[in-house]
Amino acid sequence: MENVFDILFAHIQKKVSLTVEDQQHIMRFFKPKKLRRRQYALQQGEVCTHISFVAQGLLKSYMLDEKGNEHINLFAWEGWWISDFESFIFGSPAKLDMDAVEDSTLLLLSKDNYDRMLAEVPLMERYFRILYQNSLATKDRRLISANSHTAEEKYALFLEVYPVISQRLPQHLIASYLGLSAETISRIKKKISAQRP
Amino acid sequence: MENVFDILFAHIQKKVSLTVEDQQHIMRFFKPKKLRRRQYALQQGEVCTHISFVAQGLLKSYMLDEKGNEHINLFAWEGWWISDFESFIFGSPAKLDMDAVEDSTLLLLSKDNYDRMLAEVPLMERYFRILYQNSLATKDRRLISANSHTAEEKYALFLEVYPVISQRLPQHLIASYLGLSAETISRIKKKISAQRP
DNA sequence: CGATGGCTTGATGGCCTTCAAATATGGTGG
DNA sequence: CCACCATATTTGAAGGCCATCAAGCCATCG
Repeated sequence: MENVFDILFAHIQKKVSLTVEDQQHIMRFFKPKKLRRRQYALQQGEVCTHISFVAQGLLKSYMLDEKGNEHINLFAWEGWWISDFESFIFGSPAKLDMDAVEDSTLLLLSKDNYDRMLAEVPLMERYFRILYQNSLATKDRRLISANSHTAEEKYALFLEVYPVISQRLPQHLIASYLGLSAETISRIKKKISAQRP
Repeated sequence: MENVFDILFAHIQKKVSLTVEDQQHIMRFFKPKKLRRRQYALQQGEVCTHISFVAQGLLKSYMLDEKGNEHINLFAWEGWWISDFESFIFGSPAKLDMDAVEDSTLLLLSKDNYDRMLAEVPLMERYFRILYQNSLATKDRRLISANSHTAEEKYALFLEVYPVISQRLPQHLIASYLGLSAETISRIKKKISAQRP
């Protein structure tokens, strides 16, 4: 089995160059954790005490509305981070639930360790600045898509942007992510496959 | 007239504590610019060469679809930053347009100066990390709202979250921001005012 | 196997868009 | 400062997209 930290550093090195000393320093702030499929990583109402790097597997974060419908906020797979930011930063009760779509391995970073790491390793401050900066650009695009595209356009765009991950997700989760009903995705698929026999 | 930099530093100080030396250092990276109402700050296809701090006034960034409809991505008023991130970071052609809703005063920060400032003033790296982090939490909420709320809920939420700014915006811009037609907002307003005579 | 969860298909209806036209508002130039 | 004209808002009518409800099928897995 590959060392989970190899996966972490491989992703960090894409944005900043860490020395071996930095890496050894940083490792101490993380705590590995395994999650089985369907297991919660966070439940609404709890405080989100850490952000999680996904070394392996796939998780989702979502909001339950008053009718019990799931509205997916984010999928996180290898190389992505996941948390309820608002709760993590401000210590407020989480509005989101998070759970594992597949068996997963996480690296947990507590708020204390996050703050300490950023203070002690300036390159990590930079890493997160760049990470967040890029995430903002992504979310901008998603927001515009949510507000301006039809169901069919949204689904096609999702498949185009996330061709690999879409294969690991059941359709009803993609539907929830796009703000559509599972039935609508089913009908769109049928329509598309009819167009190209 | 108040110094535009006073406004900038007042906002930065909410997140990090700058020394007077830092402030004098930082000032040199910015260039003030005034925009009249309706004037473009950026046009689609150009490269977004700088991010802008809004010292005074109000701007919007938006995307034009193939039918010429405006889909507003962001409003930026005193204390906010505005740019086409993707274009700014990667030097790609901007997908967004930006223009002034009111006469405005900006502080421009070019890509070179941005990079240099972040390298030379670690506290600014921290400032932007925190700024982006908070923006992500905001966008998360907006995305969930876009995908799960009715038109009426979205409008009510907007008024609740941005009571002051909503007064400075024509309704059709709020509609565009929420992914709704101007007519829908008009009808919602009528309905609400009928409920409380 | 039985049961559970996911996918499909049909029928119905509601929310919101679109189109159109009338009215109100407000910025701008004379 | 006023008159004008472009722009914003309102209102009505028609229709389409997509959700909801319901039922049946299919695959997986304990």
